[in-house]
Amino acid sequence: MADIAKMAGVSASTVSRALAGSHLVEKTQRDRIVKIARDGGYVINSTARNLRLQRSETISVIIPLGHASTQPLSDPFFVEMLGYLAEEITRRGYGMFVQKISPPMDDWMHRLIGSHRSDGIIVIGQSTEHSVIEAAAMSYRPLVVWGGHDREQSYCTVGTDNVAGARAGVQHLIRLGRRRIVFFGDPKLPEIHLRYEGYRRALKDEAGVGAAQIVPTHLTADAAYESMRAYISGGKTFDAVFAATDVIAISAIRALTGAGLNVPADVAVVGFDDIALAAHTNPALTSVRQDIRRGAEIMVDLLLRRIAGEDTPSATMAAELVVRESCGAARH
Amino acid sequence: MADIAKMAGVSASTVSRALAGSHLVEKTQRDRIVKIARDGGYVINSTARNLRLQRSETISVIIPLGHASTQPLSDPFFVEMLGYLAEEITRRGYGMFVQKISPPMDDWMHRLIGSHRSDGIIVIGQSTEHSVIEAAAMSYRPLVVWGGHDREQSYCTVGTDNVAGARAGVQHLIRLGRRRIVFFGDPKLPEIHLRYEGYRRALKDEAGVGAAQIVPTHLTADAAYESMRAYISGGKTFDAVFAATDVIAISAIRALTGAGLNVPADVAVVGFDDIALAAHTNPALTSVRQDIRRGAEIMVDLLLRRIAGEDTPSATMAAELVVRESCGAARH
DNA sequence: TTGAAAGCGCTACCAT
DNA sequence: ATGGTAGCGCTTTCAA
Repeated sequence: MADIAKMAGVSASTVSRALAGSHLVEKTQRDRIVKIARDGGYVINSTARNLRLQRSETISVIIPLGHASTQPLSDPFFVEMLGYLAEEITRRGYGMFVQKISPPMDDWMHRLIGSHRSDGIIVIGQSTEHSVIEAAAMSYRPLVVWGGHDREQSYCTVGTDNVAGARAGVQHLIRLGRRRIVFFGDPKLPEIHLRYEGYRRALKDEAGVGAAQIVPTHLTADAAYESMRAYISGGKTFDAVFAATDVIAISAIRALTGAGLNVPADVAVVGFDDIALAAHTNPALTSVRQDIRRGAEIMVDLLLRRIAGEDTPSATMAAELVVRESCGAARH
Repeated sequence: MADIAKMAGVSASTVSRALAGSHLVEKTQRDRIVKIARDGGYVINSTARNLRLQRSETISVIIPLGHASTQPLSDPFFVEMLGYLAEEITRRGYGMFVQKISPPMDDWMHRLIGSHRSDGIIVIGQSTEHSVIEAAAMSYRPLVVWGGHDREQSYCTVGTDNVAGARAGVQHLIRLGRRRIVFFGDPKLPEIHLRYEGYRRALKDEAGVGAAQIVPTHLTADAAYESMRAYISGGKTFDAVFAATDVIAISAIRALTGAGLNVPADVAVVGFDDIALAAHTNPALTSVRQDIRRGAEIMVDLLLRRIAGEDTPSATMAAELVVRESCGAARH
């Protein structure tokens, strides 16, 4: 900047003002300086600028993997979310700083905040970190979390109505004539827990449906595949699966097909998330849709408002059941 | 830091040294200061540190989407790569700064470099930006690009041997008895161009195989699906598809199945990438595997060496054909 | 309308 | 082994 000042025959102060478009600098003068800077290939040093301004124009996106630490960002859901966040954060003029957290390690939030690397934090999924997040939120305002909402928690979440979504999915199976519906998923994670709750309610709503059956399984494709294989070998009778995520659903279908069962004729399957690939599997997957793009937009919007000092409430989006082939047609 | 200095009764210089683990500070003294800092919840301000040190401990990961600007990071390949990069960059103690670039816009590289936000740049896929990258690489060293390699280009690339990989995939189809093999993909992108080249060579190697047929299609699932539908409607006869990416392959299978054709009985399909979902589709997809995790590791390693001043050559990894169900068994 | 000067929080030089 | 001081590149008072 000192160079540009010299070239333009003015002080650094004036260059700074001109580049910032300040009206304190006369228009012709301003344009002249901007042109010199551009021609000289000058780009403002954001580190220095940020130090002076006490901000970073960067948003941290944190992915806690307490539930699957060895598996690197495997879930297409996370990764789709990451893509939409990159999109929206860039659009709003910020940079995105991505970091994966593999607990146990309880000071990650404190270190991240203290480092001043970012102006705000988005956490994708509570994983096993609910209490760490809760503690941080007491004193750190610019924080938005994707995940399940619960009245106990005081931090700002954005997410889908998991209970209603799961309930709608299971109700659909029941209406199609399915009676023994198994839930696949790990209820230790807050969101999955809520989906399980929706599943239970749907079963309770209807008479003549078998009792709730849960198969706890991790969220990775391999783990879900093995869970389903083991379940089939167990010899239990069932005619439908409600999977806590699409990754689980897709793996379950593969295991079912591999065992000689037909989907949906023998076993109907419904997933959750409606990831991009759900429409492209064979049979195409019926799934409870979460609007990830919208979720990303809302999170970024809320976070920027929090950065600006506003105190925003949590947001819950409606879930929508997308019916495809994997749940079959009605039968009686 | 001034606070910590006061609390410890030493100067800021000494605190700085103690926190850096300098042996200029006596061990007991050092430990004492570190403890005070930790107890006081002190975290070093990375912006100030970086300004002083003239570095950022951050790596920029750029995703140019010149070929599909409206589609936000749709390709599972990109997104898997992003995950592995996040993993590896974090492991090496750096932060990852992600930015999506939607050309046309030819100064993105210059602005990114000039802003000093990162110590080095990884570009995932050349997209349509080959010349921009080439130009930047002349003066900016810490730059590594995922993509196709070509003797014309002087920048450092990491990628798979696309020609050999595609060739192996097509040879496999031919050996299984397929004779009319269609290539689906957009050869404008450097990597896809090389895969097409491998396809052509495989056809040339063997007698009695139909001429090369290419259907240019974008890399998105929807575009590929439509391309295949249109191709089927065109009434051409063919018994195999070599898809430039798994996304194209999976969409093609869906379109084929939807048109009443059996995969692999009527049409065999081979993809490229071996994304996580390839093993989980139905039928499971035969694909030319790129070791994305390894690629991410190599890119980060090369980039860090370049940041350290070393001049590293490009790296090409071997491709491996992973045979599953979608290509069928031998027939004569 | 412009410039001089201070200072963001840190590290490293040069003293002692 | 430790402290004082300068300075990284910028923005913003304050004074003119």
